[in-house]
Amino acid sequence: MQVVYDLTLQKEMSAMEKKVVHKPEGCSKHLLAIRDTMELLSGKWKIQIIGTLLLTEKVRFMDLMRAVDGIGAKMLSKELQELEINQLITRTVCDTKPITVEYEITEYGKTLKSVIFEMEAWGVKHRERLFQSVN
Amino acid sequence: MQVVYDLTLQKEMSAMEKKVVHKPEGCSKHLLAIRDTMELLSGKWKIQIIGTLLLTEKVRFMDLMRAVDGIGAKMLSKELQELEINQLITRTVCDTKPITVEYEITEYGKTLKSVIFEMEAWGVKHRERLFQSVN
DNA sequence: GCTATTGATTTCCTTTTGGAAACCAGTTTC
DNA sequence: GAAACTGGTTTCCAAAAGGAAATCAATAGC
Repeated sequence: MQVVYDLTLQKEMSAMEKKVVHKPEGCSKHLLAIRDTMELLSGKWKIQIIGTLLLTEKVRFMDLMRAVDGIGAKMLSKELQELEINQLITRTVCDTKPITVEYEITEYGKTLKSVIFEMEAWGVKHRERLFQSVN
Repeated sequence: MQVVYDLTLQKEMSAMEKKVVHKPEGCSKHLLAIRDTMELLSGKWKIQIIGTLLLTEKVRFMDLMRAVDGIGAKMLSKELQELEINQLITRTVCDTKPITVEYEITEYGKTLKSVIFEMEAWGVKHRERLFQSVN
């Protein structure tokens, strides 16, 4: 039971601890990298799209719509553009009538596997844990 | 150069490929686990809070406010509640005057390190890659 | 008595995200 | 010519996320 009566002292202690709580400069660089990855994968659809593309070689727009349950054309189109900008997928217009467009994951895109796998492994354990603590 | 003129045929081909594009039942379980992890870490602040807590043993509310740059009381309070519910942190009210509250990461919370590390490693490489492709 | 500290909660507002439906262009089938 | 398929874009709207400021309760300092 530790009691602090002196506000001035407490203020100083807090100030001292701030050096420990810290926010070193290198930290923001790490945070930036993490933020990059999070932003790339965040949103309702990106991981599902990447997942589908990881499991299938080439997928057309309409087939992606059918595979990714519930997504609309607007979202799919927007998300695919973002993934392409980030060089995770390629977009190829095929000379068919009517035209078809094939989306394919890049070798680089496949490097996301490790991140997604880590998230999946943790998620599985987390689910188990929460179920246990309820029962 | 592959040209498809027959819409009926194309429809059937697309239907056949759907089996390949697939969405097997086991898939949704994986997606669920990934989604759990994503939701836990998503939002503007959670990773920063966890990061701070990973680097410092016990941190008080106000010190967290100062450490996590730009966060407001409402957000901090809300995020901490969520992290506590998920057993990633503990909350201890100290018998000081005025009262102070200490937040601490749990052993379980530390298991998130591997996920966050994977995301950071990928983010760093991604940043390098995008810079290269610009220059 | 006024102000400051602690750790919040509440209210009100803006921004971001996401979705449904309409539309478009080119082409083919009927 | 009407309808359907391709891959989109645009518009309009609802829901979610996030932020600034006010408030609160308890206590201490001046």
